[in-house]
Amino acid sequence: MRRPTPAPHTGPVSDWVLHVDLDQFIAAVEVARRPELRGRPVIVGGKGDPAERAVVATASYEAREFGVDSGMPLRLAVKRCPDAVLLPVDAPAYQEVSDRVMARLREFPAVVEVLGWDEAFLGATADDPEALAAEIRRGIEEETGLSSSVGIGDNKLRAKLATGFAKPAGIYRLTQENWWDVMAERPTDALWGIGRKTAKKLAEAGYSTILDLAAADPDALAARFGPKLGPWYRLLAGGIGDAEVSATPYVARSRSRETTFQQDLTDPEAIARETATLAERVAQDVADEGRPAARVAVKVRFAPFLTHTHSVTLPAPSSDPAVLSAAAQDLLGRFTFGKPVRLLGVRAEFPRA
DNA sequence: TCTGGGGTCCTAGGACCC
DNA sequence: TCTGGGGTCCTAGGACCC
Repeated sequence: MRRPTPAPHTGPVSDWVLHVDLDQFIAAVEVARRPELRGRPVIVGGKGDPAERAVVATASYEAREFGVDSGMPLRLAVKRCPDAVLLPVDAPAYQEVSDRVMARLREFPAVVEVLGWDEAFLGATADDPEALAAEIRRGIEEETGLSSSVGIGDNKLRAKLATGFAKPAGIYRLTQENWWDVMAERPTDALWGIGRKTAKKLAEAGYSTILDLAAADPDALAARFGPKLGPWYRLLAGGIGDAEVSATPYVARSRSRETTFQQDLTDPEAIARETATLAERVAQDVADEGRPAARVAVKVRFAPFLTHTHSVTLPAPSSDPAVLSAAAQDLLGRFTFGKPVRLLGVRAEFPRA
């Protein structure tokens, strides 16, 4: 998934950016194929086993009433909502529905930039963007039976944030015109790109609200948060961002595979074996990309939750599974294995363009 | 936290070079 | 050694997003 970037726009810009987001997508797909679940709390996550190490992928609005939300450990979610229907993640099913949604979006007179399974930006020229948004919602409903929300903005940042106010099943417009009325007094983590940790640091530096941050001195922010991030935070607070929507196919910068084990590993041979399996899967992904990898990284998460990585630049970019696997085993040897291993991961990075 | 899996980008220090 | 200034690459870690 691409993050919002501070890069200024350089290409053609449409009148409007629309951000289309499916409501409780994964849960909604499950309900659509099992109508008897409609109206019930539904939680989708992991293999659907409440005892496993897994998190909630999506909870239906009925489940959210109980305080269940994405990213929450399954065990905790089930404790909060014992009557919920718990389902395993079925990625191919969601991909198939997503493909149909995106194909339907491309029938509109707009540039479509896919952001993930359940969201996309549309760049469009329209006299009445609300009418276009309503047509889009209708089109998705016709195609899939699913509910969606549409944010309308004068750039991607504002369109994306507008969707939050549109949900569920609505349309909302956020532009320069109403930015301060709507956003000024909100905490900084209401912005797309500022999370809990940065919001806390910003508050400690005296910037609690979006208006505080927008009025901050860019040099002071740069000194405290870094030469790029600091000034970017101030732009975010002003609602300023990229307005160019691009249909250019996504080119991956890396491919990775990782596994959290249901029981921590301690046996060095088992650790080596699991790493080899992950490396093989990554090598297959790299082969499928048709481009050689330039770097390999291995991630180890020790109990209770301590994550370390080691990485290496290959002597030359390679797609050879033997080379990638050997690099992974080599990197594994750099770790100190004092504690049980909870997770192993292998990543391959492609050369920077 | 009982804390998944797959990604992206930024930061900072050290190495190395001119 | 009392040891400049800059650019670039490599690496580990952090934060964020879906």
